[in-house]
Amino acid sequence: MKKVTIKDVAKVAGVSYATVSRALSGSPEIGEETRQRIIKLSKEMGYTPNSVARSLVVQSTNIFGLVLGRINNPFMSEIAFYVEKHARVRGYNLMLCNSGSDLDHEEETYRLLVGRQVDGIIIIPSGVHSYERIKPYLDTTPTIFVSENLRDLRQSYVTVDNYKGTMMGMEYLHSLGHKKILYFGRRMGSITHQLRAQGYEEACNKFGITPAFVDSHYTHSSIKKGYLIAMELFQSQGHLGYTAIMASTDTMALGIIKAADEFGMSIPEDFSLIGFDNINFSGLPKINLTTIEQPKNAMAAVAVDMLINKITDPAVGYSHRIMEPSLIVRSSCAPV
Amino acid sequence: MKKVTIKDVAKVAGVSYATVSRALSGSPEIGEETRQRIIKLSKEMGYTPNSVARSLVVQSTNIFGLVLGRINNPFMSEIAFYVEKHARVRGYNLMLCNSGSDLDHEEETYRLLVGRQVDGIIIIPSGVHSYERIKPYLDTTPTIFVSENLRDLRQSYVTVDNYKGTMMGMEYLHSLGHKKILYFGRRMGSITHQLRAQGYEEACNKFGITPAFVDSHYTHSSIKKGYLIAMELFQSQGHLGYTAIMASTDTMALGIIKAADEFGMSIPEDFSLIGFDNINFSGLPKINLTTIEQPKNAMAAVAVDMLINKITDPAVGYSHRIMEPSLIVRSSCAPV
DNA sequence: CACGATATTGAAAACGTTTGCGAAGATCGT
DNA sequence: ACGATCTTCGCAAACGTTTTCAATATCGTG
Repeated sequence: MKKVTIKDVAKVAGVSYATVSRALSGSPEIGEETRQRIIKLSKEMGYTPNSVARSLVVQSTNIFGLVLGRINNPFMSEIAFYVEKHARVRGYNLMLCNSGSDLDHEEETYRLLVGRQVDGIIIIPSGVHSYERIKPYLDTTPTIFVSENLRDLRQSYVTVDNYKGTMMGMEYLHSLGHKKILYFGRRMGSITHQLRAQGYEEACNKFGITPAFVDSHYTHSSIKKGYLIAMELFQSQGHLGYTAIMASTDTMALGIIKAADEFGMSIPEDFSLIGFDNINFSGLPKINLTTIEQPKNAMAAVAVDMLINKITDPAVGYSHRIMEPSLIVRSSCAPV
Repeated sequence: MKKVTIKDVAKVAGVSYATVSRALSGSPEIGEETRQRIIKLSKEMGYTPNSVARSLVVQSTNIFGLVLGRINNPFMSEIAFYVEKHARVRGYNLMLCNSGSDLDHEEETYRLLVGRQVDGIIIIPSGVHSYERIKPYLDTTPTIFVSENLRDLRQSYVTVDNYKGTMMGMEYLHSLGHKKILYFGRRMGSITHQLRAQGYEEACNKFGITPAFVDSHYTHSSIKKGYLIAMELFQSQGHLGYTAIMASTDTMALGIIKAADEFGMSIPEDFSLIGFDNINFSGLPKINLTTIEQPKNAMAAVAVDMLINKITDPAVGYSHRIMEPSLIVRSSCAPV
C-alpha cells in the first residue's frame, strides 16, 4: 500500500515540492506551463494529496461529526442523509457516530470527535441530560444541536415547532368533530416531548376538551413499546374510551396500529390516529398515517449552514431556528 | 477555539513532550509517579490528543470509509448501523458517504476517501460497473465489497447467497401449492439480481413451472417503480394471471402491495407475495411481508473482520463469504 | 568503591503538507 | 540602458504527534 507523495512527484518533475503544492492548489504564483506539466505528471503517477498532512498545517479537517442515536432509525437516517448531502456540496465529509442514546457513550463519542479535530459537530442529543455532559467540550468545537430544544439558550440549535405541531394535529382532529382525544406517549425526558404534550394540552383548553394521557415509562419511543402500551390500554378497558389518539411519535403510532390490528380494531373506523415526524414508514401502503411533518431536509440544511457560519466566524454567537411543521393528511383520520 | 497541545502540558509539567506522550500512551518506560502526575495535569488542562497529528506519524487513521447508495435506504442504514457498531469496538470510526448510486459520484467519493487516508473502505457498490471505476485505486486502500458479487474474483466481498434465497422462496411457494409464479424485478445490472433471477428460474425448472418475468426498465428498485409496474400489469390484464409473485426486492414488493391495495386486490387472498432483503419496513403491522432475510448484522461483522485482516496483514489475499439467507414467513403467502 | 545493568528522561527526526519570505530572472517604462 | 516592478520558483519553518537514540541517574553486586 505504498502511496506516492508530493516529494515523489517533485523529484521526477525536477522542482521543489512547494511548486507541486502550488500547481495543484491553484495558486496564482506559478507559471502556467509548469502547472500543466505538473498536473499531468501527478495524474500519471497517481498522486493523491494526503489530506491528513494538509489538515495538520491548515488547522482544519473539513470534516463534520454527526452523532445521533442510531442510524437505522428512519428519522435519524433521513436527517443523516440530508446532512451529508448539504455538507458535501460545501466541501465537508461526515464522520458518523451512533450514540445508542446512551449518555456515557454519547459523551465518549463526542470527545472522540473533538480529538479527531473535526471542524464542527452536529448532534441529535439523546435527551435533556446530553447537554450537561457535552457542555465542557463545547467551546472546543463548534456544535449545533438538532431536533431538540435546549434549556441553555446560549447554544445554537434547530428544531421543528413541536408545540405548534401537536396544536395543528389537534386542530385537524377538532375540525373533524373529535372531542375525546387521548395523548399517547412521553411527556418528559426531552424538551421536544414536553412541548408536544404542551401543544396538545393547550389545544384541549382551547377546544374545551379534557386532556388525557397515557404515559410511557420507557425512555425512548419504539414500535414495540407503543404496541405494548396500546395493548395494555385496549385490554384493560375492552374498548378505547376515545375517538382519536394523538401520538407523540410515528413509531409510537405504528405500535398502536399493530395493537389495533391484532385487537381487531380498524383505523380510522374505530378511532382516528395522528403521528409526529413523518418518517418514511408512514407513507407506506396500508399504513397511510396522517402525521405532522418535520422538515428534515430544511433542518439539515439550516444545521450545516449554522455550523459553517460558526466555523468561519467564531464570534457569530448562537442562533435558534424553529422550523414550521406541517400536517400531512393521509387516511388514518375520519370524522366522528 | 484554542486547543491545548502536548507541548502546553509538557511546559507546565516541566518535562519534555516526549514524556507526556509516553505517560498518556501507556508506555512502560516511564516512572509511575510522573505518569500519574502528568495524567492528572493533562486532565486538568483539558488536553485532548490531536489524532490527525498522530495519524500522520503512525501512518494510520483508524478510520473506515463506508460508501453506499443512500443512507436513508432502510437496507443501507441497517448495514451502516452494524458496520459502525463492529468497527467501533475494534477502534475504528466511520466516514459515511452517499454515492447516490451514481458512478461518477461514487468514484469521486472513493478517491476522496483514499485521499483522507482511511485505513480501509467498505463499499456497497451501486452496480456492476462500479468495480471498473474503482479498480485503479484498489491497491491503494484495502477494500471490501458488500452485498454484491464481483466478476473479478480476486477481490474480497461478502454477500448473501442470492441464488439460494429465491430458491428458498420458491420452495416455500411450491410447498403451498403454487404453480403459476411471476418473477417481478430486475434481472440485470448487478450480479446480485442476476443470481436472484437464476434461483427463481432454476426453481421453476425443478418444479416444472414455466418462468415468467416482468422486467423493470429502471436502474434501481423503489416503491414507486414497483408500484408503477404493478399497476401497469394489473390494468393491462384486468387481473393477475398468477397465484404468486416473487419480488426481487422488498421495496418492489411494497410497490406491489400499494398497487394491489389501490386495485382492490388483497394479499394473500388474491395472490401470495414474497420479498427479498427483509428491510425493517417488512415487519410493520399491516405489511407483514414474507421475505428472504439477508443477515445484515453478520454481513457487517464479516466485512469489518475481513477488512481488519487485510489491513493488519496485507499479504492475506482475497476472500469471499456467501452468507446463508433465511426465510422469514409472515402473512403475505397462503396456500392456493 | 567501582562498574555494569537498568530505569527514566530528553533531543531530535520524521510523517506530508502549506505558506511566508527571499532570490533570481524577466519584463517594462522612461 | 537602467532601475523598478512583476513573475516564478526554492528554502525552510510550521502543524502536533510518535519513536529512536543517546544521556543521565539509580542501583545492586562483587
